[in-house]
Amino acid sequence: MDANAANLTAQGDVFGNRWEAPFGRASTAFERVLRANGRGFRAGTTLKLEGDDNGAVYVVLSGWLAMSKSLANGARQIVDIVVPGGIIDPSSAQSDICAVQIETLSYARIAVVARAEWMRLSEADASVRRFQAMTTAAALSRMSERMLRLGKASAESRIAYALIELCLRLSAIGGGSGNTYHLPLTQQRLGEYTGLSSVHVCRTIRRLTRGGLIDMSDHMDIVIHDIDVLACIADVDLEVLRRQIIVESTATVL
Amino acid sequence: MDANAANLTAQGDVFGNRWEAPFGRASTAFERVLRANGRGFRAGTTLKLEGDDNGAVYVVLSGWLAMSKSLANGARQIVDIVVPGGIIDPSSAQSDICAVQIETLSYARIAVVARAEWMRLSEADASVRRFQAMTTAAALSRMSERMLRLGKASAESRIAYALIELCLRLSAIGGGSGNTYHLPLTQQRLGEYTGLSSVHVCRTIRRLTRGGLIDMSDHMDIVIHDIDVLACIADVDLEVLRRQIIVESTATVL
DNA sequence: CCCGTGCATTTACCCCGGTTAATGCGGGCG
DNA sequence: CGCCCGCATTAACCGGGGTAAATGCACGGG
Repeated sequence: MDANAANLTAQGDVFGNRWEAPFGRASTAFERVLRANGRGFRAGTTLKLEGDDNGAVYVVLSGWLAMSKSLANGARQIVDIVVPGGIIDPSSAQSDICAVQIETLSYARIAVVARAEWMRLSEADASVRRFQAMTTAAALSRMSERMLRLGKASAESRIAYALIELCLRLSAIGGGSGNTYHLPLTQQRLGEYTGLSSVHVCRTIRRLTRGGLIDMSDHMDIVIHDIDVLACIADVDLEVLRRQIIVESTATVL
Repeated sequence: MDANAANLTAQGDVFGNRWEAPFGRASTAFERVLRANGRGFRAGTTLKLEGDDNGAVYVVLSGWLAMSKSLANGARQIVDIVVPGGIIDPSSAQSDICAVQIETLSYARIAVVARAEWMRLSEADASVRRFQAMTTAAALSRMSERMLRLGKASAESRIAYALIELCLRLSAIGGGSGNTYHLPLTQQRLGEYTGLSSVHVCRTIRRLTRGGLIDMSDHMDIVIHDIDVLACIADVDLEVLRRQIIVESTATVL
């Protein structure tokens, strides 16, 4: 299966607006299923409501998704952001109910795989199971990391962490270039991701840009100038973080 | 395997200080492994440090564990609390590194299963995989739910949610009785769970007790008097929450 | 060209919850 | 018995970040 490595397509323009998912070209049953079930969704589409019945697993082929939850007063928290190569299994303990709302942050191509078919695939192929296990572990690490910030870190640290996390994840799949990338998020949504109000996101980003740490132009085209200082503010070790949240070499796993 | 249902032992005294894990009596390979690897740990033992190498999977047979992360300044966030019947897989994306610190909150019996052996078990037995999948899904739901509170809810709501979550989880495994149970947590730790300072945990609990919603005596013996109002403050629907975070009938899955 | 709309930005105001520190209180132990 | 230690409780203070609202700015459509 490693033969697929040569087929990897993980391309992005300068600001990384387009990516191909890090999957091979339909040479395995898994890849054939992805290809057969791929569908396009425009930005802002809601795929699944909280509490919705839950019959499918989603594999992101391109584009960005957000998984979020809301309180009765309408306040929203983005629980995780998923980029190409990610798997979303919306099932909760009793899998007939969905714990999160899922929506596209950009145009996205997604393989919508019926649960039964997903089970068949995963029962039949240990490497699919391994891939799913690694993806899940990465998601758990990300969420733990972000819970720590939500509970204990300052606004500056939360924003710095979010910028770094997304930068690492994007460059792992070939999005953006170096420390330059585009986020398909408004400040409002970045606030929902970091547990801040949009106003305070703005204040904080302003402080970071004035300090020369980052640049932000044209609705979230990000340039990180000094990633070491940013990592220090975010309170992360870049290499350790990468090992915890990045699934290396999707192709060699599958 | 359903024959094990009769063997279920999920017992607790009035305040639920002791529980047996909801596993059967060593009649399957899985149960034999649990039994063979069971070890006791006293309260406050650290099983695994953040960044530690990560060679085992833990299955909680009795007692409570906390998974936590810390910032450089020492601030700590408890990312999840695990009760009997729970599985802890400390692996992150690259499984040689551990993303969280794991420690016992009470005396605990834990099956420490080497990763290789765990893989063998799970490869060999689809019902083990199913059990692990459900446990993971439940953990993700819990974490999502708590992230929402960390990001967007008031102190009162966070405490109310924590009390309800733990009440539901405990009664599912037969801990406590009705809405009465014991938490092996200090207010400090409850603060680390909810993202609050211990002082504010105290203030908030005081307000809830003075309002007659709950009672708390003798270091965290909890009685919930009006769970409906509490659920309203926590902004949850009890039945929906239970379906999302509780793995029903461990025995019938295995 | 002129609006309308959606988003970013900034200011003014204020409150929730963190911090610090003093006090109480029970339990274990010399 | 008296001491210490860990924890809960309470009060005083204050600052980070929420809220509301005004302004700017880019874009698209009539």
